[in-house]
Amino acid sequence: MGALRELKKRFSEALRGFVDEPETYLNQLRRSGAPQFGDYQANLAMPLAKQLRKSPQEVARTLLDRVKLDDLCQSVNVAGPGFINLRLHDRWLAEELAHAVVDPRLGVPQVAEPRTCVVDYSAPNIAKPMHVGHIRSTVIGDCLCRMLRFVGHRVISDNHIGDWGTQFGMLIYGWRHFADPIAYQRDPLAELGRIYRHVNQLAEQDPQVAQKVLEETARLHAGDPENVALWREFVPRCLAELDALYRRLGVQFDYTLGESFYHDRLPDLVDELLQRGIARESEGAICIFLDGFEAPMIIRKKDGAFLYATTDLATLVYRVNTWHPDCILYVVDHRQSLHFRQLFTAANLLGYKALQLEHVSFGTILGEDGRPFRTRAGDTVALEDLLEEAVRRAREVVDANDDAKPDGPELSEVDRARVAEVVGIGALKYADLSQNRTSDYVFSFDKMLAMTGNTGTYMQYAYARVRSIFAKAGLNADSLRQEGAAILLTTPEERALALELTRFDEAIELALTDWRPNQLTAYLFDLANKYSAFYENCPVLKAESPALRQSRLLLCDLTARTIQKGLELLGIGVVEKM
RNA sequence: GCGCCCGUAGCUCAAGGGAUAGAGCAUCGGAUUUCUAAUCCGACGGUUGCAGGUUCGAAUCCUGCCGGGCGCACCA
Repeated sequence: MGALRELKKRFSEALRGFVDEPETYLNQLRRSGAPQFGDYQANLAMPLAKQLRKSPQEVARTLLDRVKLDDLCQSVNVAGPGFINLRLHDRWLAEELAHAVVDPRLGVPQVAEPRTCVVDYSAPNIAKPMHVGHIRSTVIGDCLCRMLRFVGHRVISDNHIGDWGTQFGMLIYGWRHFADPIAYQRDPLAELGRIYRHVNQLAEQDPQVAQKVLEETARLHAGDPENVALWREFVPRCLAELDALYRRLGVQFDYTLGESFYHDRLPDLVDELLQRGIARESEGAICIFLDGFEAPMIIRKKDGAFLYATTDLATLVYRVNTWHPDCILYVVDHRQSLHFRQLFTAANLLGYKALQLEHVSFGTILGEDGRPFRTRAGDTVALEDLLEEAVRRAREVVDANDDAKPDGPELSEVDRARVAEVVGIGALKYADLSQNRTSDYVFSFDKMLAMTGNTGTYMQYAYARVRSIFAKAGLNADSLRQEGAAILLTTPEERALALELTRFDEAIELALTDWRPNQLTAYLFDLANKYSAFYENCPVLKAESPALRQSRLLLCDLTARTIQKGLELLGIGVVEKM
């Protein structure tokens, strides 16, 4: 069940009838700041001292009289201004791990009350190739879905693609003026991409072209048969390319309901908002005026066209009516925070007060120069090129490593390519997920694929190294688990590893409280480091006794499974050999 | 002008109001005939932008400055 969970339960019982609102103090239970203090610490005596008008030490001692810890903790003491330091029983740790050994969930419980969460992420404009700017939303959103599902929530992932905006006006305008039919036949997407870039550039320089593009867009929205036919021709091409990319990234969506899906609903929505008095006309536009905001949210332009905000409102209404979610997460970059604050305030006006709406925002990916990451020519970096480069560099790493093996190379050409794919894509994802979501970060291939430090490559290596023990000894992990051998914690390194293994649950919970995947990567890195110390100091196959060998093999197996599951929750694969 | 975010070791970044602010890289010094050295151990490195305040306790919360990023009525 996890020590922290158990401690919270015990302290919660002890606090009941002792203080008001005991639950508010439970987050004062946490992992120890420094190992010499113990495994966990309770910091609640200090804040409680105020409420009870007693000294923190006195409160701590009274509390310890009320809480039952003897079966769980080996030592308990009060230190400093009133910290309660707790050290777990080795026996308790060993029992905890014995459960995890036979548990496919590795001891991570399911939530008692599953919620329904809609996760809105990735959401590219499909008329142009996906670029580096899409990676964060895609990877973070996917990871949040995986974690939420794993702990037992009902998750609906929805890719709100941009398939109805000005970008299609550009394609249609460009198609009429600059299309190269032969090139289109040979490679539709390359040609569409060329057209898009060309028109985009023209429109920036020439207002008349920009105007024409808007007119084509308006005709499409008005249902002009030719424009609609072109749109129907282009969209499947664009989606096919997207799908290929998502497949490679290992990202799947339950729904892909783009802007076009909501188009028909917009007029009625605006009418309804007008009727309910939520929206009103101002300077020819239909607006929702929101308390605390200078500018209103415009939902219909004076020319009659609808906007991003209109579609987002319609999307929100649809999601509520269709899936009845408890919460909707929008994994979108931080520049749109104003838009989402407006959207959420408007949702409140619509009456969705119990619905939890979260803008899971994230920072910009920067180049080494501190400016948004671009190619040398100044263009945005295409996501596909980024993946290619990551895999190419991973291949170099894999080749060098395999060539350097003491007994000669072990991997075939096919193996090497497969490993490079998993390692390269994994490194890219890990590099993103290990950053604090809210800050900008500097992108670097070299750091990303580094063999040391908190990187995906290191984690995958750590996994492969554990698995190689089983391969070397010709052991089957499944049958090992069935044998039910005892876990023995005979050295500090074994104990430190064991403690870390029981914390998987905590790491996931922490990552989900503020939607921060880097809490999970930090945990996995800690785990890998604890394993390394164990690996250095504790012979496994040549352990002093058969019982110790069995125990250490179980620790290895749990480590491998935890890394594998942790990486899986990050959307990253593993390989048995690298 | 207004609003949001950010400022932590030479560099890239962590750190749920809690004890002595931690990692990796870089630099320097050690460990090995590998259960995969893509490793491990150690050293060096900090006035957490500045100044006040709240608190038993502040990198974290509040106020004001300085510096940077991003938004702000008809793009998405």
